[in-house]
Amino acid sequence: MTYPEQNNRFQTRCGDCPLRKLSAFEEFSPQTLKFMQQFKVGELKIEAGTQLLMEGHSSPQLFTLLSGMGLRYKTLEDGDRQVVNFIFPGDFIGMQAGILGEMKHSVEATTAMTLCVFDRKEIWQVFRNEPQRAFSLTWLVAIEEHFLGEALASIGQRSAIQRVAWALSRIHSRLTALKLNNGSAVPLPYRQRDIADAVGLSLVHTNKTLAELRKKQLASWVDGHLVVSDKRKLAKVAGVDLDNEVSQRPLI
Amino acid sequence: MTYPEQNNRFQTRCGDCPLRKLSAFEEFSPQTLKFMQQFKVGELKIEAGTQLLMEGHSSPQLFTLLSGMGLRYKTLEDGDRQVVNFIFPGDFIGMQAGILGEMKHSVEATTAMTLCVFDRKEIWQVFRNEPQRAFSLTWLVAIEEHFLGEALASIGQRSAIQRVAWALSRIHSRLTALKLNNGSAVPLPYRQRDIADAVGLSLVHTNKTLAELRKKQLASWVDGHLVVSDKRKLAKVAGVDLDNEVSQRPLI
DNA sequence: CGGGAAGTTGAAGCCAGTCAAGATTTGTGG
DNA sequence: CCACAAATCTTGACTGGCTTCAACTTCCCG
Repeated sequence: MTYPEQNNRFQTRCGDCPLRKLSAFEEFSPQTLKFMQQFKVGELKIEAGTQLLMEGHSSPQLFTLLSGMGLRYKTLEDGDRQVVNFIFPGDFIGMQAGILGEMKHSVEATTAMTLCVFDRKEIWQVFRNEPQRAFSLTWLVAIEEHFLGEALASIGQRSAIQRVAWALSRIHSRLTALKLNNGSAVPLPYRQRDIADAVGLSLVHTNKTLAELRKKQLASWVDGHLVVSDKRKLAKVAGVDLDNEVSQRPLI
Repeated sequence: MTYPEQNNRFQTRCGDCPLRKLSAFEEFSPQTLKFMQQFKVGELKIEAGTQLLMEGHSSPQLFTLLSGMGLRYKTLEDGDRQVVNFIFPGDFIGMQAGILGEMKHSVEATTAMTLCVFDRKEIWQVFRNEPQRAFSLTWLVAIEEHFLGEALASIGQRSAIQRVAWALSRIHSRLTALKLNNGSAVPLPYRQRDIADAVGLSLVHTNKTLAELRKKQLASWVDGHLVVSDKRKLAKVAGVDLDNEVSQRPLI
């Protein structure tokens, strides 16, 4: 697989990375910044709908999403799909390929994306020479594990309205932390099928559940925008503890 | 929390660890062995039913399970429980406390357990001085993330019989890899409620589903022993790919 | 031998799945 | 810029897999 758009290397210097300024991310030390700058091998732009990584395949490259949104998902034998997580700016993509040797899920761009590109082979050098960064990588995997555990609890134990509320609450929190919100509204470019495949409900029932959340004024997702006027009320239905959320994560 | 049984330190030297001999685990280099021996601070025996780690709490200690079986689970606000994974010999316990600062799930001993004890504060030294081991730690977190993704896909998309078949198939594989099997039978000291809480089904329906698996001669779990005479047949129902399983994992 | 925990079984009800059709939006080529 | 096609969203009706309730059995362990 080749990416023609990848030629213009070093478009953004890490020092100028707009994500760094967000309070959602930990600060970089000057050394870390320098290291990241040389760890970065290029930048990549892809269009909406593009498959970035594929389940079962390795990838010579790892990515950090600079802008755009996407999906991680697993495809089952019979064609069913489980959306494992949503991907937002600042997310590190491809760790499984970097650590385990192959991806255990696919990654698809829902909107157009700009990505920072790294060389997978350098992962080992990170562990050898940059223990701080290696720890951050592990931290990210651990947080993802935590998230999946929470997802499992939600899907496994809760009702339809609780599950959908959970997904919307989580999404709204993350996008707000990234300052992508406009007041209580955040852009949400996914389709209902994506949410349905994430929470393990049928498309039809997801639609009806979204309508119910709208009617109860808990969350309104219309025209690609999600509005949550009272996030505590939504969080309560969702079974989410807003006071126990991770406030800062490392940026790779 | 104090563990009276912990006094007799260094009961087992890592060099004599029976788990090391299993082909399910990667081999230790002599340096690694030496490092592990000094990383280990003691040994712990606990009885069945003991809670080892608690959700939301930190832990000054990390563990490797030497013998016995247990459960990782999350408790929801209303008392419902999601079993996140089963714990078998060789599993490393407490990583989340080590990396994230607190546990995101509880850990309970289903049978009596013997555990290897490590000092959580030393985790950072592992990253600094033993990049190889640090990589192994990350690998373990990544595998756990992979497992939870698969669990999510199973719970989210499959029917009752497929979910239970999935759980039993996974358990049977792991216990067989640990050579705990006696022919096609493995010990399985859990209660039906544990499996029910793991696959997101009611206790009653789990019971009926187990009966159906027995009747179809796919898996028979009676008297604390699980017998799977044709693991390929079970794996097919479960949607598990036996050819794509992880064959070796690092032992910490 | 008595009491509690775990397993088993049947019956009834409901939450969510499936089917189907129509409305709305998006995309595309003339 | 319009017309048609395809994708997405919406709604109603019906169905069924799983939950809940309840009673009984079996297995332990003191």
